[in-house]
Amino acid sequence: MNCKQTQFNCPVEAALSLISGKYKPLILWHLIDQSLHYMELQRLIPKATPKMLSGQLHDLENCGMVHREVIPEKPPKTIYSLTEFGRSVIPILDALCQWGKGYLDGLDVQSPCCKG
Amino acid sequence: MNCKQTQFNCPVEAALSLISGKYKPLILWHLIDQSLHYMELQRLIPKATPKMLSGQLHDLENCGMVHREVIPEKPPKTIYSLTEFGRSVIPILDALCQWGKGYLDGLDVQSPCCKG
DNA sequence: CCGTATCCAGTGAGATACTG
DNA sequence: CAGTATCTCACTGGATACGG
Repeated sequence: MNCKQTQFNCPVEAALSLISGKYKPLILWHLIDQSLHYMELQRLIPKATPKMLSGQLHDLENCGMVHREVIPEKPPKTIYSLTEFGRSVIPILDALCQWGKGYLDGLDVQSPCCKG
Repeated sequence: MNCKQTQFNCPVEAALSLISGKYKPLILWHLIDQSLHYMELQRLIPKATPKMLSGQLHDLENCGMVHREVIPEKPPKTIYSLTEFGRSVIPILDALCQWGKGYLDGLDVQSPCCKG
């Protein structure tokens, strides 16, 4: 995926391209109130394969939404956290969550997860 | 596309599934302050092929965001307009637009369109 | 522990032509 | 005018196995 330089018709499309991706909303959600290691994310999002998880994390890092810090020790550690820019999207995710819940309720589908 | 019954991990994903689609944000945007005929939409979004445009419109109709009214006369007319539910997403589109603009500005890319 | 490499299936979307 | 049909290709994402 390229977060940069696809041609968009509208800033909305640019915004959607940054947060659209199979596990991106979930990753961002989990990082809201804590930094996490790769394995912790993997455990929190078991359906994501390692390839998918690392791919989505790289996308988010390239877009400047997630910070990746490698701690060189044994065993190696990598810490993922939200950047300021990443934090700035939280209110929008929250709005999308509320709106999505309303939609699912209307379909009589009970809404999954979303901590809190 | 199916707006219903894909399994989502989070209401955010459900919400994104409703507005993600090549021309959906643009269609919604154009319908904010006016009802439009098919041809008018086609003229406003020239890059969309007829297949794509009618497909996206059907998706939006199935999700309950767009109302389609056929007026049987010669020549036939079809009027597309936003439903109440469709209107309820406007504030979110607006937030996405502002956030996307901020992102594009940071890349020194001038933001396209978005009327007003 | 933290990923990458390879292969493969399903879907999204463009080009083009045609219909009630 | 308002679409549908077909054909094609690129991209997303899953399964599995391997590497620093």
